[in-house]
Amino acid sequence: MPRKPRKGDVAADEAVYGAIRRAMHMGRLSPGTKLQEPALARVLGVSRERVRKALHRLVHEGWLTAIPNRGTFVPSLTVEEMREIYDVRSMLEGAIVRRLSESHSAVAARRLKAHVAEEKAATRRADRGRLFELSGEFHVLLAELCGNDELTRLLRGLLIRSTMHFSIAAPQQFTNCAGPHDHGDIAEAILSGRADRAAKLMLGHLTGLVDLQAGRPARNQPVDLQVAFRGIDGQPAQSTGSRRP
Amino acid sequence: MPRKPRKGDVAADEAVYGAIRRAMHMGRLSPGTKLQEPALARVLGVSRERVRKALHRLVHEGWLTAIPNRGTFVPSLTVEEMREIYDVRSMLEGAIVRRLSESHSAVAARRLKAHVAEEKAATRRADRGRLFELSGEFHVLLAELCGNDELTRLLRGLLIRSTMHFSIAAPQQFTNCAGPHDHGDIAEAILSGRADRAAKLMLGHLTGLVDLQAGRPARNQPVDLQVAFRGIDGQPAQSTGSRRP
DNA sequence: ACGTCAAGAAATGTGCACATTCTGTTGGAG
DNA sequence: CTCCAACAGAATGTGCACATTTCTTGACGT
Repeated sequence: MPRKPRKGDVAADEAVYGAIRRAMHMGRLSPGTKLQEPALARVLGVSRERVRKALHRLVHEGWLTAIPNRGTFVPSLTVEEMREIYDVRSMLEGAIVRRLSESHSAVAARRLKAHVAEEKAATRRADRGRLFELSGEFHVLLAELCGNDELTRLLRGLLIRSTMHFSIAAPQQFTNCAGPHDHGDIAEAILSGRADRAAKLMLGHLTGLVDLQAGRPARNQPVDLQVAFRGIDGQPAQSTGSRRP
Repeated sequence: MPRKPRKGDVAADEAVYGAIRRAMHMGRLSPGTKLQEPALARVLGVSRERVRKALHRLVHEGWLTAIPNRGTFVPSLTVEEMREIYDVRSMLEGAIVRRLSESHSAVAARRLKAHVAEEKAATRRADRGRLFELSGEFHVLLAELCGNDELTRLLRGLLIRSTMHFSIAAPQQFTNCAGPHDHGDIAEAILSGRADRAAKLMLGHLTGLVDLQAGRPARNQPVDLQVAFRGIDGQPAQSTGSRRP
């Protein structure tokens, strides 16, 4: 028996939420898959109400779509929706790199350099998993360096949805961003204070990502939940910000 | 034959959700107010589980803050958080007006002109309630004219949080935006294709709104839920006489 | 043979009762 | 008189059982 849900365990909610999120992130769930509550509860070893709550949360966050009295399904993202997400990202991240180019602290410069160095190291090691994470965190890092929590939270949500399309459409390909060269060039432009160049590079970077995925249609194939969640267990995911009044 | 209204109506969820949201929008709920589930259920005339679901949704959307085993509370927005929200809006809306200035359809131009005209009409009629709505919708309209649903949805969320601060801090003052002149000027700049001027006007407009609210601290005063939700109901309230022990 | 309808089964939605936790109060000791 | 601690009351969190709806399977009629 792996583990029994104990009293007042708030981590259990996060575990279920994270398990589903991770399964989607790993491309185990094809678009159109119906996530049945009893089956999930049996596979994950928790009560149905807990699965229910996690499903509702995921639906509200946009990861899943719910049809009343029918169930919750893995959405099939269209290319158009993906283009819109990247379009919004272009607006935000264009403004972000401009602002950072115009003014940034010494700490910000150091963190940016460190991140690029880490990406290069991961590239040399051919550690695609780590590179996948770092590539996404690069964009979040830029938002963080602006010192705006709201901005960071918003961009993280957009990034998640971007990677969701990656995961659903092309789970095998682990290249989150086109290449670390882009990130290095963008960072260099920021650090040297060339705002226009940084913004232009960022826009090109994002449009490149769109083109990379554009011709990659998602295929709908039935999925067995038993195997989809094999090896995915209760590792608690990152907790979303719950602020005190 | 039209299906008769069953009790398992999904509209009930929306009613509870909308009632709380409306109460906040009308400034009935002071920051720090605890929203007790049994009290809300009794006032709104629904079951506690329904209130619970609505509260969870509102917490996740950022309207309320929840503390485990303690309850859900109306957040007290700091000036800093408000600045951050308006900062993100500046990034997005600056890009929006630039894009619209560079290219927009004839239909877009017509809708924009019609909206400005309607705002002016509301100003002449001194219809502050209608003007409050129109002022917010102006910013959403600009996002819609870009033809990006994701952008519209995101900006609408930011706008809601902006007006939430307005409602909480200064419920009496019904001036959502500084004045219709700003909107008219921005629209004119967009329609004449002057991107830099439009962006500059929008940035000034938003910073003006921040300064308007900056010196307006929110006051924490206890609130009776019974009177806070008076007249706010999803379904028409039944006679106040019948009540169970 | 095909379309239609009906009955059974399974899944979703909802209310209820109970366990756990927190808060406000009261009593007693220092 | 003040502070600490135990207790009572209420509120939150959770599992369970039932009602409602939908999907599936099978049979019947045209």
